[in-house]
Amino acid sequence: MNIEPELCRVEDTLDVLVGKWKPIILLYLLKNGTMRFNELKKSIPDITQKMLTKQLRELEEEEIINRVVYPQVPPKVEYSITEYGKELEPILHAMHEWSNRHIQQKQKNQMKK
Amino acid sequence: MNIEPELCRVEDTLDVLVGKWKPIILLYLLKNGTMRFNELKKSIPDITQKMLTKQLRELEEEEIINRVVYPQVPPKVEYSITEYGKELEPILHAMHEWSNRHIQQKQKNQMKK
DNA sequence: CGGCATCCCTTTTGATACTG
DNA sequence: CAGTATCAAAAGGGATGCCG
Repeated sequence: MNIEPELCRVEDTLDVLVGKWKPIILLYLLKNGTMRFNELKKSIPDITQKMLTKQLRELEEEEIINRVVYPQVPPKVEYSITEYGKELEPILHAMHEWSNRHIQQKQKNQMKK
Repeated sequence: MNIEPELCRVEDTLDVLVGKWKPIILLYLLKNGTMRFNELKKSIPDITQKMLTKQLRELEEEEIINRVVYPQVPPKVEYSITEYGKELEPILHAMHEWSNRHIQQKQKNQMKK
């Protein structure tokens, strides 16, 4: 079965996943369940605070993740994946596997040259 | 089973798929088989010539599509998906379906408000 | 601790004109 | 027909400082 290109929603999913850091954020949350802001920050050393905040807000907006603020000092904010966001997991998996094949394929073709 | 976030290759697949026009180009080629440059251009009215050229070059570089030039006047260039690129189809499908659920989910949540 | 605001630079994309 | 080339606009992303 084909997707009619005119009716394609692939781009909408890409919009959700794209943002340079979103997949890795989601993978961490899928793996660890609930994580605090700084846990994520430490897990992804190269991300800036600004970017982490921004990506989390966008994921929250799309209802892929939950954001829970504990009104205390010092502040505590926990992030977790929504039930609905978990449905992205097979897609992330498929992309991961495809990419592993992709790497091998490219290496083969390198050797031909 | 989890993907270890540190070893994640999802981003590499996204690199291949992302480019604002790549999914729709791939869907057209999956649907129609072989297409000429101008066929693609007409099918995707909003894309500029420059962008179409660029995206096609990038897909070719990743060996997702074939580019065949017929040395004649006027020129004729045909594009098609490689066997290997076809393996992306299930992923495109899964994203399409997820996105349809995504839309419905958001509409539900709109009504609550 | 978990942000937001500001400034600045780089990359991406678009419009337009030209060519083998 | 299938592109390049050039210029301009917009988006993306990093560094730093301040705040409740």
